[in-house]
Amino acid sequence: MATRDDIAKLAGVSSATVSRVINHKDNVSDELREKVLAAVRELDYRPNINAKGLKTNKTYRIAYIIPDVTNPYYTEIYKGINEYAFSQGYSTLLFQPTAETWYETFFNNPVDGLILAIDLSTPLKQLLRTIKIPVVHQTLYKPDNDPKEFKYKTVSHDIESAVLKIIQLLHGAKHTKIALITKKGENHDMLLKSYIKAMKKYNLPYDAHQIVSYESENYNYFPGYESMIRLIKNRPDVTAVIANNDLTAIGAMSAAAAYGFCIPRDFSFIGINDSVAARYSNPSLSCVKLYKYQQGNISGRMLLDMIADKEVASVEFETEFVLRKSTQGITK
Amino acid sequence: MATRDDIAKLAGVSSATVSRVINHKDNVSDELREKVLAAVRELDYRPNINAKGLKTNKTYRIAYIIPDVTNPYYTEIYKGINEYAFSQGYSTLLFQPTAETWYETFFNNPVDGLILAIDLSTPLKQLLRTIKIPVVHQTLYKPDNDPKEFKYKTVSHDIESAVLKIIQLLHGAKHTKIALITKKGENHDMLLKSYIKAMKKYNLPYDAHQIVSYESENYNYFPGYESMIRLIKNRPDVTAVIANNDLTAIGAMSAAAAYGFCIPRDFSFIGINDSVAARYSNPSLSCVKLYKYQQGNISGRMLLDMIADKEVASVEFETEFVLRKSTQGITK
DNA sequence: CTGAAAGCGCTTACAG
DNA sequence: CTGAAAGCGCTTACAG
Repeated sequence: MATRDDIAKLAGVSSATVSRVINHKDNVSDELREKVLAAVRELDYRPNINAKGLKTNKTYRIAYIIPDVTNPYYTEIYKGINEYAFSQGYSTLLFQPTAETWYETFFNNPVDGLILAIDLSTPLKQLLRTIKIPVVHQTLYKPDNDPKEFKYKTVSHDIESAVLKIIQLLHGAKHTKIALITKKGENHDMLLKSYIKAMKKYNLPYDAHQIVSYESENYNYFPGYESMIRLIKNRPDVTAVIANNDLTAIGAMSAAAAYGFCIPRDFSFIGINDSVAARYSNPSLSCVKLYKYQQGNISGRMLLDMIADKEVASVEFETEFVLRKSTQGITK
Repeated sequence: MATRDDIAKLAGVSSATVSRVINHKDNVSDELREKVLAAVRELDYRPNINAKGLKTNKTYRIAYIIPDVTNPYYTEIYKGINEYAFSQGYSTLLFQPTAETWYETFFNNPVDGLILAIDLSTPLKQLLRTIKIPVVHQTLYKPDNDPKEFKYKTVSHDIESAVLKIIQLLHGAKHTKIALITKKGENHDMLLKSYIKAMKKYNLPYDAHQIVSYESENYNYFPGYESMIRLIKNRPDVTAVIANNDLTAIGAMSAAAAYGFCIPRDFSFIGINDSVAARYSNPSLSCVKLYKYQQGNISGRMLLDMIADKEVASVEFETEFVLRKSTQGITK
């Protein structure tokens, strides 16, 4: 591979000038710039990113930290992040760290900033306090208080309004026994709160069996399947099920079908996310649409602005209800 | 962040000795080794990967090039790659390049080797001829001839035997009109060939309408949905459908259901891959199981061995048929 | 607008 | 077994 010195020699300039041209500094005469660019083309020169990073103390990489690479929810967001980051000369690494590999991964792959789709755990906070790189946090909900020790902004969806809308629609369609399937954890306790708030608002009764909380590493079909079985055992009289995730809802539908129930006659299902899978499930799944690509794109933009020390504000997306075939009585 | 010099000073040794300890060279006395390790612990020292890469001309990164990050097929393989690579101090980048971004992505993110899940196109070959980094190619099929200009090995699945098995099973279950949905392209022409070979072997008739080839950037639900509609229009008498991919099969089932058909009474479906989605579709999907995690893990091992100049041989995996509810008459 | 020079944090022959 | 020193390919104040 050609180095910067080869270019300098071929173009008959100093290597400093080559650097200036490569990095689009404006203080270079047109004549020299042309010579340099010609040499770059001729030798198909590409800067050595290790050398550049060593000097500038930047990595030109950001990381997207997710709980499950095989869940398309995150990889759709990743597309949005990567597209923006790429346009700015940044690469986006995708990590699914476990508790044990987290530190190792992080230090083997230094990055200039982090986009998190996982909870901000205590050890993680500790780490970030030391490292001090900016963080964009993708949550379902706007958290109450932001950490102050490092740059931190959030990108969330307005799930509270979404849940209110769902329960309003179900209520309007004469559903009164509405269940919730959700994952345990900080982020999802908020979903539970929104559910309770909305149920109360419409004077709908709910008890502990109506709320199925699962513990799982990821948000996939299986916990939905298992949760639905629990629900069928405990509360077969329920008529509508809200799931914290599309795949979880599809898993739940799969359990209902396996137990001989007919959807949506016996149970209506509503998912949160609107992934491609929702369109092709049988029956197709009604859901709250989250703007994944957009969320990713804006997260990338925010993080790169934070890295560049620009002022950045947290963002909350509105959601939309998408009516398909898994719900009985809702006509929208 | 602490540098190597800080460690050397604290441990009272030269920086060369620190390097030797960090890189597990054996020619260091236990006494100095202990001192260095203590200093490393005390300062929470992490080597600067840019400096290391600059010196060794390595990046300690490999890339996995896939056509669609949102397809869990590839991300399951990715897990297998990443786990092995990580254990060896390597990171795995995930790229979904388009024709326009391919070069840019590649040069902004130099890597020590490539695992390809895309066709080996002419411009890509050109690039690899210049760069000369080793390549592990994940194909459905063992290709006839390997490129010679760079290190190249393949990891494939024995799809020919798999298709033969499927058609034998369908034939045994009295299916005679068997259709194939597949993507256009080098890799998939081989699937077509296997289909034809097997159909001939069992003396089963087939015509052009029975073979639906779609053109698409990815392997997802949608092309399956559309292909099935074409099939229903042209050959409603078909009783079994083989799809080149699970999600494509689920998309096809979704179309059949939308047109009022009952599965598997009217159509039997068989997918290739056995992703998680296959277990939770309605009905659950019978399919050929591909060993994704294992394929990834071995690909990673092969690539790292090739990078280390060890001898490496191409690998072909056997497949397995998984019986679920989408097929009529097969009892296995 | 341009160049000579120092230095980023490592590794590795070389000498002892 | 250990250290001094050169050098990987860049960037960037500094001087002119």
